[in-house]
Amino acid sequence: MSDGATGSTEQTPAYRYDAVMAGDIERRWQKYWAENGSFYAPNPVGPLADPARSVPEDKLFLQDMFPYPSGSGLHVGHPLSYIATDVYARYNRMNGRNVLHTMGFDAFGLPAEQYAVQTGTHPRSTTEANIERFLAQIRQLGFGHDERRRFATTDVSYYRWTQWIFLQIYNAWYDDQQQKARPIDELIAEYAQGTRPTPDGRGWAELSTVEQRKVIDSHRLVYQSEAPVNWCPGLGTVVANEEVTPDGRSDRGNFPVFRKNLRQWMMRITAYADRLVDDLDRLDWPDKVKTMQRNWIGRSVGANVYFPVGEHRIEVFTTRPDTLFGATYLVLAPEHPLVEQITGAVWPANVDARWTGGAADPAAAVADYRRAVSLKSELDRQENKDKTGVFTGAYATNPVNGKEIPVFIADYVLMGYGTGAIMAVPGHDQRDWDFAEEFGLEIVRTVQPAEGFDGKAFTGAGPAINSGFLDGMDVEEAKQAIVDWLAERGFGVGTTEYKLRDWLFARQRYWGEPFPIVYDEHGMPHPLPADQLPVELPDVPDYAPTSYDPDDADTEPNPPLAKATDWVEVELDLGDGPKKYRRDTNVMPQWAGSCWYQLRYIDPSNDEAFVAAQNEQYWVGKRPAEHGANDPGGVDLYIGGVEHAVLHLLYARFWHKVLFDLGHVSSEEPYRRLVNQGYIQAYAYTGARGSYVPAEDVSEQDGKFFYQGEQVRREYGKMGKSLRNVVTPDEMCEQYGADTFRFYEMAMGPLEVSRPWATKDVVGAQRFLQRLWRNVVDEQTGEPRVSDVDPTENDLRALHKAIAGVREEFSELRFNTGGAKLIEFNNHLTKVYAGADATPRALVEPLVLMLAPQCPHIAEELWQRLGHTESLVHGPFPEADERYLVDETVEYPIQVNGKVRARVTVPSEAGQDEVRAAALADEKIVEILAGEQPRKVIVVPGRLVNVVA
RNA sequence: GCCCCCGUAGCCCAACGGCAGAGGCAAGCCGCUUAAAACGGUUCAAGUGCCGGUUCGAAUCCGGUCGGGGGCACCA
Repeated sequence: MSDGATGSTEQTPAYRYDAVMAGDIERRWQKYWAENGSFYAPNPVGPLADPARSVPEDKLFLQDMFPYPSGSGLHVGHPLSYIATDVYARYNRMNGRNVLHTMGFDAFGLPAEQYAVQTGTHPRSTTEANIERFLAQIRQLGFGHDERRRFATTDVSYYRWTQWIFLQIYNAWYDDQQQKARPIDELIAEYAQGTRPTPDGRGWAELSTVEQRKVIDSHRLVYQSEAPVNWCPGLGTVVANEEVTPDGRSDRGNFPVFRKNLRQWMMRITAYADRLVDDLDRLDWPDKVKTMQRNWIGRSVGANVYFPVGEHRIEVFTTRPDTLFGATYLVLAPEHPLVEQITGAVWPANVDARWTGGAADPAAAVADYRRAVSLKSELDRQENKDKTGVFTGAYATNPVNGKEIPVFIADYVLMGYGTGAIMAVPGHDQRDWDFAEEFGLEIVRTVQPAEGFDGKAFTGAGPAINSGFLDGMDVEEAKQAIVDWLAERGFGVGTTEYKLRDWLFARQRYWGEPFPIVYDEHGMPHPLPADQLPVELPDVPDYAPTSYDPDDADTEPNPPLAKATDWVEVELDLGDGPKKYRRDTNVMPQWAGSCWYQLRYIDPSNDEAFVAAQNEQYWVGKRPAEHGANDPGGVDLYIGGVEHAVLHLLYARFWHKVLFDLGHVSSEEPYRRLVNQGYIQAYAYTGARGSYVPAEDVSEQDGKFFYQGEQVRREYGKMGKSLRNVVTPDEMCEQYGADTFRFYEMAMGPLEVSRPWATKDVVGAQRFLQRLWRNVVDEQTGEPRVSDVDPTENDLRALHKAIAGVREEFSELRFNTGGAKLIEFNNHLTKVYAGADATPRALVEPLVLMLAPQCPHIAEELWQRLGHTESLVHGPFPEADERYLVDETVEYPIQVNGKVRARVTVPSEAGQDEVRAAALADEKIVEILAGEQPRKVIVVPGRLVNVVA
């Protein structure tokens, strides 16, 4: 055994900083911090306020993405971002800011439930055990979390408020005029007063109670609809669009998903589509994430155009109304409701044989085609982009020029987007071009392609041609002109379409938040009043929804809660006396709990409100003075993986905006700044039969890899049990100590970048801490080896350069380069003072303080050994003295034509002319110039001189 | 197919358009040691994936290309 992985032996000094001593120090300081509440961040008001003093104005709220407490425990990749946030938190805390940092658990969800199904263990027991295990793992890493603010989404005291927020959303409607959500009572009042007409024009009072309810319910932000949803028999539940992968499987579990018409709870996120897109501009988020959200919402501006077909009218959506003159046919989605009505009885004379699908008449062709399409899987449709379709036998009239154009059905047009019908402009849309080529349809260009364009469909900009009154206009002009023209004549209207669909909110599972909804004898839903919350999850005999063959689409959801009949049947007084009701047996999706947890961190034990207004304003309120006039507020820094770019972050923004509209929060966005951390990946090795071998036992020789003498193949990817390449933080703490592990993880590279794990490199971090320790403490006696000797000028320069550098790097989250500057300064101390009796205290103390964010335990220990009685959790963090940052002389490299040929040293206050003169006087330069006058001399102050000969 | 990110010593990574190296690992050598480990010192090592452009000057900016990673994908 070696590598510093073992404890002291008889030869090693008694006070060497090794893994055993590190462990001892770490446990001691973790205990100290816990007992002293070192990381408690005071609130302005409420149970977590400090009555003795007011809160500092300067605050920082930072947050890690909600962990799911998995049963398999953490590997070294998981804590990467937790360490980064902790370093940043500690750095800011030492600078005197009030720092809120904690971590709770997103603990509802499938794994605990599936485990329960297999073993009969209650999901709550599994969840609690997993949380304990998770806490044990992260606590040994010494994070400065405010322990008072921890909670799990499964706590009744938490999900009570999740249900409360659900009711706020349920009891609200979106006012398109005001562009905001308003309480449903205000809508009822508008109807009752007659300021808003009822759908069928009758007076409000003429409607029955049930009719009134139906009108109101149709406006709510939470509503039930009978619509095609994603039914996943393998999970026994429906899932949201966002949870379906491109190949038509479930995000969780990878089971087939089928479109099926079911009555389900939806949330009207589409009402917020514009604000969700527009407000991205107000956020300090990675462009990548913003782009993903924009694409997901998929706003496109265009027009609906009406094409007469006999007595019918086909409405198409297009983003290119300017190309209307080039529309040479229409295409309907095969499922389009107008298809039956327009399909002709017989083929027109001389119909193109390619158009008929070989059928005797249009009805047969349509029926055959629809059958063929319904048999295609999502995957088939995606992999096979050959254009197929059939002619309906009908012709539509192009309103702009009166031309009769054929109407097709084809599966490249989707029922779920726009109007389910398109005008095909093959000249300017590649899909239409492909179809037109396949079926021999006319192609008309209406935009002059760019010079030298030799492609097929031209999608670029250019002047309109073949377009009557539009000719000569550019694309934007033409769009505007044609939309006006259509609108004046009633042939169309400008519109905006979105890819975003409403959020399917119900799951037929057990381990989730129950809905605070009951049904009366008419089957009408009633929201519970807030004072009847929480609705607690009942115990059930069986946690599983009725399970099905994953491939059997002809099945129906049957939630586990339906089996809890004592719970489902309930007598309540909802204002008109005690009556019998049935509870809703759905549960909320796992995303519900993570939609608002940032707000609960602020005020976790508040029983009166989900968060107190003053606390919300303090921690996440808008701060235009700091962040600009357009600041939407939100958590100051949110770090997590990019995998949540759409789902979680979109839902959380949606909820937050509803809460803002209803006046419950002052901030408009949950997360002001977002950073995505990279992943720690790992090598895995496969043997001859393709099975994985334990990565830790593989050795390298000449670029080849061997396991037990046999050559193995290396792959790079995730860390995971099945790949047999897991390294855990527990092992690292045991072999090196938490501080070494923390330092190494930060040193590996920039936070945002993924990189491979290399256990063999960890020792570098340990050696650094050992050297540092040795510069402060005598390894033989354990006594501090510092002196009150004044540092030299040279020492002070090194020190203050380090301070300035570390401050800059830490405030930009560059902990890799920040750590390197600490090493650099420590190397300086080692070089100068390792041979001496002691190191000047004036150099050692700032170093210990600067080490504290990354390696807090050893820093506290050294700080105490240096004679301090106060913990350094609250600083101070050293300040650089400008005096020592400027050198007295500067060495300038002298380039001739960009190549370094000589160097001169001049006083740092020398002006450009002096530097220039010194450069030209250098004998090597004189030699090179050989009497010629240089054409140009560039002096970059403080950098270099370039002589252009 | 479209979009985004990344290619720098054997490896992980630094470098406001200005001397390619801050830091760590590995390798070599020296010291300490009976010896080894540990420790300390020291050395070696790439011209920045490739081609072209802009510039006095390019790892950095621009265009193209190759390789790796990620996202979207018949969304009209």
